[in-house]
Amino acid sequence: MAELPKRYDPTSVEPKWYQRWMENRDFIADTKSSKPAFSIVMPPPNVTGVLTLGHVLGDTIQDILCRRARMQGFEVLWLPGMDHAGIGTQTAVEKHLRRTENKTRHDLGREEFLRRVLEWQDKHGGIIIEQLKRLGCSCDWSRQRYTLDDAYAAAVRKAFVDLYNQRLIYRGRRMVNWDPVALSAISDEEVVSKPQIGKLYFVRYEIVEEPERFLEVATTRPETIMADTAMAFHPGDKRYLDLLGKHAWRPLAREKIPIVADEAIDPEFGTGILKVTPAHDAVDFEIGERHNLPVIDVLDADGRINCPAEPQLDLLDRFKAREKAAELLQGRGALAKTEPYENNVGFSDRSDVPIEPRISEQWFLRYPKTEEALALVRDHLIRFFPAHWEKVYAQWLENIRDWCISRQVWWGHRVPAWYRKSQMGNSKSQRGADIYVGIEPPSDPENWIQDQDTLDTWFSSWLWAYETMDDETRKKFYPTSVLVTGPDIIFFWVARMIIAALEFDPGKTEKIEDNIPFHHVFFTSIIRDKLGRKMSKSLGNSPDPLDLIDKYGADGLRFGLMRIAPTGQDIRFDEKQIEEGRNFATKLWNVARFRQMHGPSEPAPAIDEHALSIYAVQVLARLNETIDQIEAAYRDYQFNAVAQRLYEFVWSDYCDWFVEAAKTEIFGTDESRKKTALAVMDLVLSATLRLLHPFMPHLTEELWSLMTFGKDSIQFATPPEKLALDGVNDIPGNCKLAGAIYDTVQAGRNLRSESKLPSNKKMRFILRTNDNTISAEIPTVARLLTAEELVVDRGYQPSPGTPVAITPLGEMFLPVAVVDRERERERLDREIVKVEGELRIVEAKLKNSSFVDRAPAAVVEQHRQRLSALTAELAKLKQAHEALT
RNA sequence: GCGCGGUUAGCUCAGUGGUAGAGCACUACCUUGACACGGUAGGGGUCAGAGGUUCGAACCCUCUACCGCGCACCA
Repeated sequence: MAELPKRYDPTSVEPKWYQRWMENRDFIADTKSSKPAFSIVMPPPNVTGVLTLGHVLGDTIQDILCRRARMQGFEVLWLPGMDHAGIGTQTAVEKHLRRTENKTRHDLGREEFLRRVLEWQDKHGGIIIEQLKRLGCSCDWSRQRYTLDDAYAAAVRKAFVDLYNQRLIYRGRRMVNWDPVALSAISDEEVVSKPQIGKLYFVRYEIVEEPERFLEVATTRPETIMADTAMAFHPGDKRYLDLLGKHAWRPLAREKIPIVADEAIDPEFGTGILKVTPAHDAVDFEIGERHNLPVIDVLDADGRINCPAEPQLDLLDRFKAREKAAELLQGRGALAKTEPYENNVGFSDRSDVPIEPRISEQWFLRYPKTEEALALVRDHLIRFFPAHWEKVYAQWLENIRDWCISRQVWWGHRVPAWYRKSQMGNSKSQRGADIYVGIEPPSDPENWIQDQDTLDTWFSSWLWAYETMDDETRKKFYPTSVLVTGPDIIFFWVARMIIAALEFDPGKTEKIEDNIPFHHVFFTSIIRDKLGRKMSKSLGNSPDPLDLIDKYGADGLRFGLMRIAPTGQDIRFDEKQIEEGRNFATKLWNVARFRQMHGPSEPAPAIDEHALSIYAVQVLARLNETIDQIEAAYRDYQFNAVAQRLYEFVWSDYCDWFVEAAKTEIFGTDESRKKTALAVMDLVLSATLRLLHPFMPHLTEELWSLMTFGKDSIQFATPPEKLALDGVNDIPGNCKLAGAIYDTVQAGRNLRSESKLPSNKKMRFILRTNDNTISAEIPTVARLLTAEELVVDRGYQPSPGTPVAITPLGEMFLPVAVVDRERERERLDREIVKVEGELRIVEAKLKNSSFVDRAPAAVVEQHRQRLSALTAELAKLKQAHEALT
């Protein structure tokens, strides 16, 4: 048998296995299968996106869940796909167009522009799919979907038409969040507020009826003064009561405007006077409606001033206009003062510019089934992990507002509404003969013009949980088992998917539990950099996962990331942690390599339980515990705990202790003992590989194959079960002895190290003990100590100054090191102080009658045992100390 | 303003009432028949602060401080 190389080489192994899995169609879900179903729909990445660490995290988690389910005997569907990402993709193409041809989309026209987007998509699209394959994702690629697939697009239109017919979707002229860069309306959820340092301008408005009397108004937006159509104060504000019904002179685009009283004004803020600008502020718009104020719009769609009445401001950008307006006011004596001011400004999530409240004609959805959606999560028909997101979800639903679903972009699902040509421009009449809303275009298209707008991308992705499945697939795999996604899209996507499922009833029966989109939602962490900042392209702090895969292997990346991904908290990413993942892969590789050097493995190792060494019993007991702990961690989606436990088990329990101890037998002459030791190695290795497979699919598959643990792929091997170990009498006794030996070994090693002796020098140790049960273990203890010899001598009398350690098995001496009495005395002093300290604490506790009476008996007993052990240890230490003087 | 997280070793983080833990980093020794991407040993913590509950608190309760996030307000 060829010896394995010293290091695992993921670059050749990983692609090899992925290709084989694909050839074997291992990831393809069978709707005819009699196995129970397990399904996940992948949150679709943007079609032209590339893999980020966020994807690596989410998709690794999904892969882990799917691979584990496959091993557990489920028929697994992991359904992948991509999102057309309306505004996002369009913006990218527009940017490219401006850079390369210095053109806007309007220069090209809708048809040509869309052709360019498709070109762009052909060139840059789907890269992420190949990258997911490098990560090892076990998706059913035969079912890959795209939000612009014909069938999917038809489903989106159908959803629109259904909701329209129920009058849940309506068209209206309303105040929306306007993105002046994307030139589109956006939803409330796409607005993020950021604190901005600006100025508060105090502007004087002269009272028309009382010349020389002025009203002072505090505003952050002097550039919208031309759109003021009233002044307002709180009806209870006595300072201004006498002005009610009078008028003020608007200082820019000079005009008389009425003074009104409205409850919406906070008398505490500024001067207690508000300038009412219905066209450019949501609150002002409402005030305007209450007082029948005219609406004057002085801003163009791109954020420039449109006000010929003030030529110096006309056509200026809104921010330049702000300064200019202040100048003009100053010149007209209308600016009382300015103060520095910090306030929150709504920014477009997409363009990162301040949004403009703007009145425009848009399509809106009045959310259906919000009560039901709330109840579903509250009553745990859908469970969130971590559960605290339930509150965030509830808060949103309780304050839900209509969703602006139309976008003034070209790339996306076009609104399936047509207007009769003769009626164009008459937007007041929404229903009836002049508008047609349907899944297919009207039968006489020449007489109609389709709505220019497209739908919010999320209006298509909210159907993702089931419109990605054909009927047969849906019958077997819907509702999905779990959704894995980031908490940042809990409103955008998770909540809306729940609402869509409730509204459209995609399930096989009417029952609500057959219609929910998923049973569980696991919210992943958000990955930040070492300094706690969000990963972003502009900061350049986002490592390319492909580079990490090249450097550390996909398995190293996966394992390293999973081990540090806590539930419910952000992750601080550090490449060191990925390096640890890679190192762990090497460790596992090498222990397998060691095993392989001693002959072929047993696929199904038969062990004679009566012949097991205490070390074997101990490691098998630890394996049992590990299986339990992992099971519990999976139940709560604690992937980091699973990874950490496996790491400790492999590295510490198995490699550092069991394998090292078993070398006595492996290198020994007793063939039967050797065979047993190797069989235990195989047993544990085989179990470990299966436990690790979901995290490190390639490496475990490679080792599974090299070690010939199974004829078939490890993917479908059953998970290891706990061993009963019925043939072992006194399992705890075995474990205890093994533990005592390990403690003794550590004490002996410490003695050597404290005595400043090189760690590789073969030493002679002497153990003074009355215990006869360990005589068989002497060679192993000696090996673990790197001792030349370990002598058991019950009557040993050390020469003064011989270093001694008190161990669970007796006193360990290191005679060679009799060098310096003074130093040994100091060392013993330190030990004595330590033991005395602990002894005092335990003693005090046991003297406390409250403790003895009220603490559980087992705890008290534990303390008693500890007390006697400490007392004995202290006596021996003192004895050794006296011998020195 | 309302709500949700967090504060434990230099760093990243585990730790649901019974002697404070891991990895990295650090120090010392070691290429000893799997592994230097390794082995062995070691140093390093008033568990943010204050009060309370309890025989006993990192852990449960209350308050405070600081950090992060969401929602609302934002003239």
